[in-house]
Amino acid sequence: MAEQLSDRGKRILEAVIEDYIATAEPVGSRTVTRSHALALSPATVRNVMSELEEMGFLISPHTSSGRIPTDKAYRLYVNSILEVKHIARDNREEIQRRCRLAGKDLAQVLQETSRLLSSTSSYMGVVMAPRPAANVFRQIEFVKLAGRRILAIMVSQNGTVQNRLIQTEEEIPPEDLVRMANYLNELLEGLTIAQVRERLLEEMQSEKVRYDSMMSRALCLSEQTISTEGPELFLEGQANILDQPEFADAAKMRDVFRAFEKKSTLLDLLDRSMHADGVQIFIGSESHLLNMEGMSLITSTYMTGKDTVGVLGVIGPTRMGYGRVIPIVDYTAKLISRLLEAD
Amino acid sequence: MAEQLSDRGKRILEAVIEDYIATAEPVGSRTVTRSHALALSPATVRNVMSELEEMGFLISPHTSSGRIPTDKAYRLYVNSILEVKHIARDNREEIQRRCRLAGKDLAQVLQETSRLLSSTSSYMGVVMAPRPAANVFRQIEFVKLAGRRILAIMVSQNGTVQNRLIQTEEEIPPEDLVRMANYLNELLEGLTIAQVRERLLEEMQSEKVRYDSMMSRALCLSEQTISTEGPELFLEGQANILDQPEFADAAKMRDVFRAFEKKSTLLDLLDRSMHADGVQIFIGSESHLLNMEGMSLITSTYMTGKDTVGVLGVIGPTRMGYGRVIPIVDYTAKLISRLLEAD
DNA sequence: CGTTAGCACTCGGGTTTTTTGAGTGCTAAT
DNA sequence: ATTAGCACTCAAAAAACCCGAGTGCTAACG
Repeated sequence: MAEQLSDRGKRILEAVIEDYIATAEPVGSRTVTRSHALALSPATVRNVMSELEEMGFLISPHTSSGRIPTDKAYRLYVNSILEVKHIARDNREEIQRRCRLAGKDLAQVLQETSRLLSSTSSYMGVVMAPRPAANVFRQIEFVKLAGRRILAIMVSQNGTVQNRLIQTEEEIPPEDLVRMANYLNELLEGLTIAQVRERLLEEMQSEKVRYDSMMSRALCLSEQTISTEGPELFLEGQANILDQPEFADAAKMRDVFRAFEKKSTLLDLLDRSMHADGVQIFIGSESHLLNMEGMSLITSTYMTGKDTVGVLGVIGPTRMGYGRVIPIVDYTAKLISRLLEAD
Repeated sequence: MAEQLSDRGKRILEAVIEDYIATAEPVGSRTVTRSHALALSPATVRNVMSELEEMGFLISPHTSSGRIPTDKAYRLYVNSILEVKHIARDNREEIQRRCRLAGKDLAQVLQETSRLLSSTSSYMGVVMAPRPAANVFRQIEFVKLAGRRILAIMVSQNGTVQNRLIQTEEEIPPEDLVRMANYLNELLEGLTIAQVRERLLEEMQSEKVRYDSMMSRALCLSEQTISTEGPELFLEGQANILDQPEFADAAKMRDVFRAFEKKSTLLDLLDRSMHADGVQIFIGSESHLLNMEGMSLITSTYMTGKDTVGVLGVIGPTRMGYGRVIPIVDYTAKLISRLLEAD
């Protein structure tokens, strides 16, 4: 019962998994013997598969049909059976080619990266942008537009730009805007956005500001500028998973799309995977954060310079070509890191 | 044969359309007599419906079943039968509520608007952002980041911000960046982006610049900043249409998603509808631009001040609650216009 | 003992057949 | 002009049926 997994068991499990990945059909003993050149008869394979089922690696959808791998099987597979291939040459080339045409702003780059992940993997690409709160303040600027509207622009060290349209009560002369910006730039230099927020609050309390209407107005404006929102998420290629046979059923399709519509749960998951460097793999409902039965997530962190700032990855069916996708995610993360690296 | 559509015919057609909109099922003569209090027997209705079929307003999927409206019928319906209701109170309230929490940047506002359209209509929301080329240049700015990277930020009159990360060959001292920005701001003041591009080219040819390396570098940088891309498109709530029974079939679903994946055709269509003010309605394959069999598009233009700058709308099945959706689109467009209005 | 051939059995999925009922067109009566 | 009546149609749902891949088990075999 609590038997150890034999070497032969492993090989057969591998065969089942790979067949299932390829066909999305429950795989039977005969198929295994045919496709993978094991010198074994179907009967023997049946016995082994039966054991594997007892151990919880396989289940059969119903009595008389082949078996399909469980999440536990996939876990074992990616951990100790699968050897990760080197990235396929044409994948590598495409990634390089598409990364080259950068020169856009950060958001565009990340979105493009997400598309890239999606199209090279043929699943869904996902990129979590650097979380604003960790950015380091670089500069703030106010641009006067028509009427009483001004545009506040805040730039971070890493090139992120946040901007806000602000409708002011009364008109503010341009000189004042400049002075306000100078004041704030000095005040906030080198702080992270999180710290900026604190500092603003402190400053608003302080005596000397209390009675300087311009300063207090400046603080007020800048506070409005700072985003309180979580990091952005770029999710591309949703249509790709429509081709997966497991979602052929319309109801399942709907569920999947609904699930990804509110991105918060996914964000949680990605956020969590930021704390461990390198490639990580979430299989099926292991991470019961998302109701991802039948879905897996492969992520890798990316960085600017030395700091891990974000996560990117691929979401696909549990039945996914891990050997092919893992290197893609890995490589893309490294390339993005290189791209963002200050040199 | 080329009979005129009688008044009674109209009423019955209306009944059929409205029933079909409500149920998505072919509607038969009996249903019509029951749901809409016409003092007519099924047999009479049958006769009329038969005429309507001859005139091309109805077709029956097969001999022995109810009839469904053709695109021609919908066209007639929206043109001369339907009286557009006033916007539903709760819709209006939701729209107002959600527009209030603005203060984001333009892109965010528009995206939120698209979501809003989607959720109030329960179809898909679409918003085409102002086309960059028509914007009026306001200000350019260079922010030096770590290393040789600089961030170029261009602001338009209407509050649009474009920014680019630029990797320079050699380090540029901050003073130079400021001078470059000043030079450009003077040079480009008040021009549209399209004009800006021309001006930049002219200027690059001009004698006095040719030998001033700083100026030419400035021109070079600013050229990189200007987006050559078309206007952005915000398409939200795709999952909504999954609930529509006509897309219950997985293959159709896929087609729809595929169709919307490349947004260019949709952009064309929206662009076209920008040239006519007010609410416009595209039914089914009338606009054979998009392969929108079974889909309709309701748009309205929105403006900043006096200039029409963009289009927003709702995409749904042809079988859509026009009476309900048209006011939503209309009202939203007006509200956005008000929001963007310089006052 | 591990492996394999043989065999009875299961059961989901595809195919065909049947049934059902909403809906039609036509005709005759009002 | 309208309507009741009626025979007819036909898609969709239900039922009946078949098929075969796959299983578990047992017994034979090296």
